[in-house]
Amino acid sequence: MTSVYQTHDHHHCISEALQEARTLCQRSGARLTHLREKVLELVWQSHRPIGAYDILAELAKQEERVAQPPTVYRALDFLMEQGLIHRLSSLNAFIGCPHPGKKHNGCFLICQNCRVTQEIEHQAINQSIASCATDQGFKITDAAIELTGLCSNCQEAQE
Amino acid sequence: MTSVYQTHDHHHCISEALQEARTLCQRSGARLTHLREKVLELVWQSHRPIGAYDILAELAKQEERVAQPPTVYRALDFLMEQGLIHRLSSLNAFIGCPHPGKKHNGCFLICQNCRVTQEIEHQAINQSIASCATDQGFKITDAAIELTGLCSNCQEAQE
DNA sequence: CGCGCTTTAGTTATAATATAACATCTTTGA
DNA sequence: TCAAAGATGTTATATTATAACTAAAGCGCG
Ligand SMILES: [Zn+2]
Ligand SMILES: [Zn+2]
Ligand SMILES: [Zn+2]
Ligand SMILES: [Zn+2]
Repeated sequence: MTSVYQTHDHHHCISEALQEARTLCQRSGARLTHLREKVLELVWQSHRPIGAYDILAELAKQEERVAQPPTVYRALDFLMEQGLIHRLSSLNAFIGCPHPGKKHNGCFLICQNCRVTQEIEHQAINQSIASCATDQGFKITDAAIELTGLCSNCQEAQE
Repeated sequence: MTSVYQTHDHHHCISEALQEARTLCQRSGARLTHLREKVLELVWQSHRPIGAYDILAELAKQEERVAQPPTVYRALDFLMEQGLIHRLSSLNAFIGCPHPGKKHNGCFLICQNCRVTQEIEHQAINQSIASCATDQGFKITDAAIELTGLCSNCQEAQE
């Protein structure tokens, strides 16, 4: 089995993500400013989660003005509010959402070797979690499901 | 519906957790030193996750010597290795494991109002996650499932 | 346009969480 | 009793995140 992201045109991922972000923001009246779009682009520079300070470092390379942490965190907060990116709390890092625009609880498969991270929508997981919450009389507002391990690629490589 | 932890003898929880820790460590040859046991006791002071620096502050109150961060983090690392506590990455905090001694992927229900956190073993969740991983050819080594929301108690209180 | 209001970004400082590196003490077992 | 391993102490610093205030940009309205 090979990874979904082993061979693909990643420029396509980026441009699609940016285009969809523009569309969604226009629709909702949110202002996708230059800075915010730039940060989104940097988050999408790979399928690996990226830390706020890594984004800051990239911004320093690519932009005129040298940004400070609050600038980056505010852009990230905006992008999270718009559902364009997710924060992975087990890594203190951020990753682009491949299907923004609809509410969802992603389940993340994080490879500890290559760090490539895949967001999955899995019905059975969502259902079992919902029923677990119901059993306990618990009302979920946010679900963080972060699975760390080895992706299929990296398993093969280790054989 | 009322919370599991609404009315109970919490001294019993603490002493049971400490006793079980002693037994498990003796069995495995791990050294549950005074410091480590003290930190475990502090983690168990409630059913709410506690941060490393809160533990540090408690230690400062209760012990002769004033400990430094590495001291606390090392004790926490030990307790995690022994499976006696879990770290909740969405809170940067730690909580005692109610059923240590056997490998398990806990699922945590974290109340955002009262902060009481319950660890659940849920077969359907474990199964759906295992099948999700299988589908993707992903080999899980660690699963963090942290569900934030309102416990039954706090829902009642808000009505 | 020109003025005020709101939103966004810049700036400075600091909080909160976590670890590196090395020194010292304690336990253990030969 | 002594050497090795393990645990803790100590100092410094890395990493992640936010508070608080200032300045600039965008927007609506007369
Ligand atoms: Zn791609
Ligand atoms: Zn998503
Ligand atoms: Zn209790
Ligand atoms: Zn547990």
